[in-house]
Amino acid sequence: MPKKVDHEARRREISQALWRIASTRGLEGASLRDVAAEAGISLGRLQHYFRTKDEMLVFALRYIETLAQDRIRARIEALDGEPTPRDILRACLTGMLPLDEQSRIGFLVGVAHFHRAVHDAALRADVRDGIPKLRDLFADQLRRAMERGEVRRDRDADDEAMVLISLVDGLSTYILLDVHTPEKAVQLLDMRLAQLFDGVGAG
Amino acid sequence: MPKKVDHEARRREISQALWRIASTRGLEGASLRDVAAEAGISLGRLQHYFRTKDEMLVFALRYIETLAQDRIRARIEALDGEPTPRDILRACLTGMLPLDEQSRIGFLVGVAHFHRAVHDAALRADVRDGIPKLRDLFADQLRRAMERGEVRRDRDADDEAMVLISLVDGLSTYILLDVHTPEKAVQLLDMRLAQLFDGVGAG
DNA sequence: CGCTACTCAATACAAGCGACTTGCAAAGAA
DNA sequence: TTCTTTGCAAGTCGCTTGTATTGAGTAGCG
Repeated sequence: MPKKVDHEARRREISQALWRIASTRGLEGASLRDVAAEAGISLGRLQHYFRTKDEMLVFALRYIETLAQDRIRARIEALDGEPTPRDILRACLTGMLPLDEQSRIGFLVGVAHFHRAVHDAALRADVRDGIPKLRDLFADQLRRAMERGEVRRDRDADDEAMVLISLVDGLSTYILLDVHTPEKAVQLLDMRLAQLFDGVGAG
Repeated sequence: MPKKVDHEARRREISQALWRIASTRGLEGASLRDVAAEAGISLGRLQHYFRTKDEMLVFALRYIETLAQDRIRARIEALDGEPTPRDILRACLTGMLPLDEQSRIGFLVGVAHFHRAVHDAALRADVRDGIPKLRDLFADQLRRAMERGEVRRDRDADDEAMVLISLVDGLSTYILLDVHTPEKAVQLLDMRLAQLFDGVGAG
């Protein structure tokens, strides 16, 4: 048998090179040669692990999605004691914001993916499945909070969850455009959460 | 003197061809030759009116921004009688959503612009000026509403305005990804407005 | 060793890109 | 008319792109 190489690990290394380029020059402007150079390998070797460019892009997207999910999951588990629904929601939502370099790149890759998905029904299907799942997760937390009397019971959990997701999306966009700082975005998110989580009061 | 041609009008025609391509295949994938073909003119003629591709893209963006502003202004003026702050806000915000083909394309062109602006400080400056201006406009309406007792006075007008803008941005994104319908987005926006505009109640 | 499977570099290639040059037609000005 | 300026088409340039191909190098097994 020949020398054994961890294909998956190689693909991850290449993906990381791709992200590094995407975070500075943009994802669209990343050619196979650029990525290979950034990864410090030859074009041929890159093509050995990704037969087409599309294959590389899709892999990189899935990989960064996985990392993002892990990051958020870690944030939740890092909450000490018995986290309240509000704690969990806040951890998830702030975890979705581009606060550090990795999540910044993650969001940019997501935007690039969005750009392709708008004109590609197959790619769009992924998003159509993913977002409602996320919304349901948030809605569950909101319903838990309602039972605990932390959120008014006449709220529509699904709708409020979707509003939160949309809000985070917009806040993220304006972080990347330097319209406001990451800290400001978190503050605005907290304001919204405070409005939601005040039982019978105003929101 | 040679025959007279309205340069501005020609540029607008070409811009419209660009949008038509952008709405189907995406803006990034629109080459000069594609745009020329879509506009029914030769490549040479297109280059006569736009010396570089960048010049064309910038013009097309500014043009569609102008149209969007006109559209929103018309919406406001179409409100009969003396429009309340809430009417005005709702007209602006729904005017920003990609509800018809034109505003859909407008949002897509905006996203493409965003994609370039993330990696270009000069382009980003435009956004950094534009959004706060919009936020101030909305904040003024919110303050008016506070004086009229329609919005709680302990709200932060600037922050609430920024949240509204971010929300619309996120809602727009998910319209284009078919996560929800335009109607659903409007409903979610109305829900948020109702929470804001209920005087001393909840929201 | 010899063999086979795997790794991967180098190069080639066709297609497409934006930018540029040339040339000519048309329309007032002289 | 002749001159000059503008409008525009056609062609071409150098370059980059994604992909395909070729062939050499290498590691482990029989």
